[in-house]
Amino acid sequence: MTDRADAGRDVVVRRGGVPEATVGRLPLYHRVVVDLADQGVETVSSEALAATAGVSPAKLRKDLSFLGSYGTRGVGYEVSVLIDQIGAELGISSEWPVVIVGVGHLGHALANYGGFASRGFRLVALFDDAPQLVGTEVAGLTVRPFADLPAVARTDGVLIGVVATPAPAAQQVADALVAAGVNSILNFAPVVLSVPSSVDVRRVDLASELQILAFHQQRRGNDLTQVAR
Amino acid sequence: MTDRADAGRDVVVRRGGVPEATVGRLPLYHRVVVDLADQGVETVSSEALAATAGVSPAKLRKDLSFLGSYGTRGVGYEVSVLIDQIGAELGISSEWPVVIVGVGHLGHALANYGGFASRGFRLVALFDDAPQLVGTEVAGLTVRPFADLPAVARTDGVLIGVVATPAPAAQQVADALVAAGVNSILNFAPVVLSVPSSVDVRRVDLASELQILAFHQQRRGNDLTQVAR
DNA sequence: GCAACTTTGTGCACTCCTTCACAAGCGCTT
DNA sequence: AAGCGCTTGTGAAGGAGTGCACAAAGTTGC
Ligand SMILES: NC(=O)c1ccc[n+]([C@@H]2O[C@H](COP(=O)([O-])OP(=O)(O)OC[C@H]3O[C@@H](n4cnc5c(N)ncnc54)[C@H](O)[C@@H]3O)[C@@H](O)[C@H]2O)c1
Ligand SMILES: NC(=O)c1ccc[n+]([C@@H]2O[C@H](COP(=O)([O-])OP(=O)(O)OC[C@H]3O[C@@H](n4cnc5c(N)ncnc54)[C@H](O)[C@@H]3O)[C@@H](O)[C@H]2O)c1
Repeated sequence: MTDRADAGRDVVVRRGGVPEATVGRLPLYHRVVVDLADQGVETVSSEALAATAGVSPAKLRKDLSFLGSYGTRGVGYEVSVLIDQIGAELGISSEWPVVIVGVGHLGHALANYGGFASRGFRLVALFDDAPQLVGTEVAGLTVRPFADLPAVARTDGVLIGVVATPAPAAQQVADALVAAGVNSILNFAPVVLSVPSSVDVRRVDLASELQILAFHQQRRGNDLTQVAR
Repeated sequence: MTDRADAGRDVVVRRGGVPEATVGRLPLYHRVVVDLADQGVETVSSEALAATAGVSPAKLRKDLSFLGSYGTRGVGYEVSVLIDQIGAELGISSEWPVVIVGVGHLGHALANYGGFASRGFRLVALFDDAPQLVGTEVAGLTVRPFADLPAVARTDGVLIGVVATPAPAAQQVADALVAAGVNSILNFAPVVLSVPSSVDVRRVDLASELQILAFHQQRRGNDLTQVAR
């Protein structure tokens, strides 16, 4: 009767609008299906896939449904299709040029990590300020002075940068990255970077991760009564 | 095949219970207030503290209220009190013994990272299987064969372990850690570890972080074309 | 000692995420 | 060709987390 009153203002159809929580799991799903493909698996059910990825089947199905996923009822998902769909959503089809600033212990490890190349990223330059490092070769790349950043960023169209410098230098490095056109930053320094709202920063704080583990560990220890099921 | 990873049904007991989202921010708050103390700041308002930590003032106040933290209305929070309260909640008062398994690129970086010691963690041993690594000294510790794990874990009461081995070895390393009494694991290998429900695993996946950045980057790029609403 | 001012602590509403449950759809078998 | 068993896709319910607004509570100034 009153169907006119609240009629469709409810647009906001999320065309390409994948929930943030889902986005956070897509890389995991992608890796799992790639592994399955390597093992020769061609089809997989949401239940099996969810178990491998460590999530619930319902969550997995809902996540995939946001991609407009094409599973087959009664059968499951075709692994190759999932790889393509998730890969396209994550932009793995293209190759993102990436730079690392700070080639210390962590920067070395990152530069030598092979896992990036296989997931759609190409390391185009390493930057450091230490004179004894500049000019040396790390992971097949010559370490360049940080002042070269703008030129490299422009030439290669770098949009993603990794900050692996000590905390005191991180902010000014971030400023320079932003000035050079980088608007996605992965920050390993334990500081909160202040950047324009158009720039996306993700922080990886290893000490925090350990502290969260310690918190749960402590609570478990204090809780003398074990949580019996 | 037959073992089903039974998802944790344990209901989060709210007795002294801090919400998980809050727990995830406590390490950040702790670092910020320690920095403030180093700068000689003695009191701080929720607004200033929130700005420094990059969260909203309301969220910060609610988070702190879960610790039963006592701020002073009209004034703010006493920095030294916050350090103690958050530190106690996170278990920083005690010193958690930690071991690292896998002393490759990443393991080296972690072992040399000074940030752990200052946050309540003590690195007690490094393990690796490579004969050329065992016996060498890294970050002031001698790398030991992985077989020594049970003895060390028992002697030092190790409850937290870090997995920094290649993916194929991670599961068996995790199994050994669990067998040795470790029930908190920080996993850097890009695999989902299967462990008993009593064991807490946190995964740090650097490639995933980059992919999430790439996703947003890509969507931003695509949005330039349309969405003129 | 009182009033004005400042900032906390929190109830409430809202949004986002997860879980549940089941109808719809597909292939296989008979 | 039709039924049967299996699995997806998704509304709806439930729960967790966030933002808002304001009363309560303390401090400062006069
Ligand atoms: N090593 C780890 O496992 C680890 C763990 C967690 C966090 N972190 C953080 O990651 C960051 C790097 O850690 P690390 O162990 O590699 O430190 P590091 O000291 O070994 O390396 C830092 C590098 O950054 C370079 N650098 C300094 N200022 C610079 C500037 N303005 N421009 C360019 N380069 C500059 C230095 O020359 C050095 O090579 C630190 O902020 C640290 O807190 C490291
Ligand atoms: N390097 C990075 O920046 C980076 C980034 C993201 C993820 N990762 C992941 O972290 C892990 C380690 O990376 P890495 O670059 O240090 O690799 P790496 O090959 O340099 O080091 C791995 C080390 O583990 C040791 N090891 C192998 N099997 C073992 C076993 N069964 N017991 C004990 N030790 C064993 C090896 O001897 C080697 O020293 C990998 O899973 C990698 O995918 C690394």
